[in-house]
Amino acid sequence: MSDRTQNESAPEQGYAKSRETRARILAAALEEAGESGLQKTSMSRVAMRAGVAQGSLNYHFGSRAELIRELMLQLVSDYLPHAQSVESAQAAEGGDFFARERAVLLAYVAYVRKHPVFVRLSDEIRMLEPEMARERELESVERFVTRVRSGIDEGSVRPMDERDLWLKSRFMLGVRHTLEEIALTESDLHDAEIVDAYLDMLRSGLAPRDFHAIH
Amino acid sequence: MSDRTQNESAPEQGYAKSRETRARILAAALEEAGESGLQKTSMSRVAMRAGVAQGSLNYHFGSRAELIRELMLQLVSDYLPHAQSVESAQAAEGGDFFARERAVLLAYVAYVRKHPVFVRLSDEIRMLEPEMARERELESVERFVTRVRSGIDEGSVRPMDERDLWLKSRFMLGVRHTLEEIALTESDLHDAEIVDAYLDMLRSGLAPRDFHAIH
Amino acid sequence: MSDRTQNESAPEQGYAKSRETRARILAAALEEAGESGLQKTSMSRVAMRAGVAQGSLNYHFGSRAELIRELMLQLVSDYLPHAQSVESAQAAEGGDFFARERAVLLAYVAYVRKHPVFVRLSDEIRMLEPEMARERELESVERFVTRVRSGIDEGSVRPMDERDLWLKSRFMLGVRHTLEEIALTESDLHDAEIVDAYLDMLRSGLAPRDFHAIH
Amino acid sequence: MSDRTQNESAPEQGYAKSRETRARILAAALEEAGESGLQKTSMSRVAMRAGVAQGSLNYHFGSRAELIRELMLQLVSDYLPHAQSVESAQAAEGGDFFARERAVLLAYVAYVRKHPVFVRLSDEIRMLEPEMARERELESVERFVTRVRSGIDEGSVRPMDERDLWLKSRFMLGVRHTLEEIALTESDLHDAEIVDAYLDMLRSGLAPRDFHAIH
DNA sequence: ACATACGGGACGCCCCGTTTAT
DNA sequence: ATAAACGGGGCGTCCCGTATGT
Repeated sequence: MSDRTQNESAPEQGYAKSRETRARILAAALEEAGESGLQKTSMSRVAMRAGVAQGSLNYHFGSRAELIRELMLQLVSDYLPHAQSVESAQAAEGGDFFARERAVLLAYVAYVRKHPVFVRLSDEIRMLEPEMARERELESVERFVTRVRSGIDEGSVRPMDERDLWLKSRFMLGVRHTLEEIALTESDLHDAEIVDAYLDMLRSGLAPRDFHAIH
Repeated sequence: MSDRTQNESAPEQGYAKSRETRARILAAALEEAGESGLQKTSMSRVAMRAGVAQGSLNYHFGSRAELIRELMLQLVSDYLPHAQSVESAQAAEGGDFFARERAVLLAYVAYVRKHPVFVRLSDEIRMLEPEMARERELESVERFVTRVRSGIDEGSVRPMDERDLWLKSRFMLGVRHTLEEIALTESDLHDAEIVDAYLDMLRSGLAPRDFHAIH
Repeated sequence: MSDRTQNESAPEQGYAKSRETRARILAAALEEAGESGLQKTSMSRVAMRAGVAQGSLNYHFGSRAELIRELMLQLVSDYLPHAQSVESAQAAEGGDFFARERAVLLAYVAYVRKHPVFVRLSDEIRMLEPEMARERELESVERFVTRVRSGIDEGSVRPMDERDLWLKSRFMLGVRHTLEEIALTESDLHDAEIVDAYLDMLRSGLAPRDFHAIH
Repeated sequence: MSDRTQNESAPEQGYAKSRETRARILAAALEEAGESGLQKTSMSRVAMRAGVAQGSLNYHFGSRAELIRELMLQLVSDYLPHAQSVESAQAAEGGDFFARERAVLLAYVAYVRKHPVFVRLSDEIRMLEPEMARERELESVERFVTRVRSGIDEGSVRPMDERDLWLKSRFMLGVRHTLEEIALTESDLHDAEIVDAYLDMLRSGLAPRDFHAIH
């Protein structure tokens, strides 16, 4: 019943109509979730919005849980490629670690402000499917680690041991969440303002210059 | 019916039995919410757990929405005094800004690890009642601003303009959320380890020492 | 518990406050019933409107059924004296049977148009308490019989046997209901117009004049 | 979902099973309403009596209000064809206006005595859906007008102006209600007795014969 | 294969009328 | 006379099988 979900190894086969219906349902589910949240997304409303019969949802996805899960997967995979492409693209360009990070964050903030729904649903996924979120999170931390390590190698970031590297990367990932909130609640602040305040703190910390000499 | 909330310094007012029942209901609701989340907390299960009739919930709170709201209010006001007392207590002690901050954060991490439910429900509140969460958030930022300003005054924090001060405080508040996540997911890391990694970054940033000389 | 209802043999005794509260409740119930109908009149809304506690209703009336019953009794006894006084007053005046009836009906229509709630609740009582309604109905028919008989005696009404007398009186009573409906739905017709159309029919029937000659 | 009502002349359209279930539900609702009245008809009892799940009622009718409405529509359209057929059938036969009217009323009284539930629910409809009842009422008055006009044309009814015609027809319709009540409460009277008492009054009025000569 | 119509239960919340204790 | 608590019932919604086309 549940393994009726399309096998991705044969994407060209099958009935075109079926794939289209599936897509229509997912699209409707996304809209519904954007308005009412994932938890309150109801099968009947999705069916109505998609213009199909209720049963079709179960036919295609087996159960509500599966549909929601599918929707979440689509959400993260819609976002991830975008994020990664930005990261790698900007990472390739010149500048030191902080300059590259700046580019990434500016792109991120712009994306968030353009797609606020993503943030909302992202938060919900973190609550509903912690393991799934955790998995993505670890991947993200790894990418941070890689980038910081590049910074260390080229001399724009201070060396540190592995555990410190991981933890600091973890914190840097966490800042993204804060960035989302600031971007969405403080509409009167410019993207660059926000990002630069963070980057300044990230680069030099809060202590006075001479502090380091003393220590 | 709504302002039945009783100040515990005036125990003689109102009917004692009522206050007790009310409290029992809220306690039961808290347990339920801790297990299933606020959204899935159902009136009937709360009533059963509290050992009262369904109608009593409506008698005391009028509707589910009111009950949940009351529960959330209690949640934030249960936590806040705790947090504030820690902050002020530690702030009174010696050391520079970062030492004081360290004490606060260690207490915070300890609290979080002891009451993981709080984190979970806190997250849910942020989704269900963004305005309420936002309000508390702004208060918290203000407390950060105050503390950072003290640091500046005493010379342990670099001077900065007002906007920068606010934004950096906002980021520092955001780190709390990250701290929660790390504390709850990375059970093999010690509190001090986590806090110190963050504080090191907060104090000196990631750039090499000589970076500042150059700049 | 239910025999707390005031004993009508001692109307002067008792606590003034109690009687006043009782009256306030009944008044509130009347308003509620006028808006939502007797069936949908709820104890809590009546209590709110009366400004007393829910329990007071049961304290005073024993049960909802009793309260409603009391309300209905008040309704009919509020109306009846009015109606009877009109009837007897007009009956005393001059004119033939039809002239007297005209006066009664005009007063009736005026009353109905002034107190539409009475009609509404009257109808409901007929459904809820058929026996009670039936009782009043029989009394009314008897009054009609008496009046028609007067008409016969004075020569303004054709003689008829007893059964016919009763039946025709019964029909004349029924017309009252129709009068109510016409008065309330046809707001563009004048009272006299309506009443006279009926009286003409009542006096002379629909058949042509010469019809009687032939028969 | 709403226009699922099927014309029985096209039995092949739609799902046969659905129509049957729908009918079963309506039948059960009718029985329930006959016993407890429309207002007190509860979805769960109807479901039980119909032998279907509660949810099915909502599936077929959307809400209780819709179900009740549908039931009322069925009630009036169950009765109307019957009444009209009688009217037209009798109208075709010989006799003057009063003879024809007599046939109609006798049929009506017989129907009422056979289906007392109809009267009860009819009354309730008048209270619950006054506009709907009013609509039917106006139609009925028009049919009366037509019949009286025929009587005038053929000379068995006295001529009258339009307004008078309408008002008297309205009163004649109202008498039906009185007929219902008499038929149902006075079980010891024969149909013909009741109808003839009314018809005598309708034909010749109550005034003495010579009254007309004088006027 | 795909899609729908239909039906089944299970809760969910709210409200109601009542009773007990104060 | 009230506040407090009770328990039941009302309706609506939801998610899901199964039967029924097409």
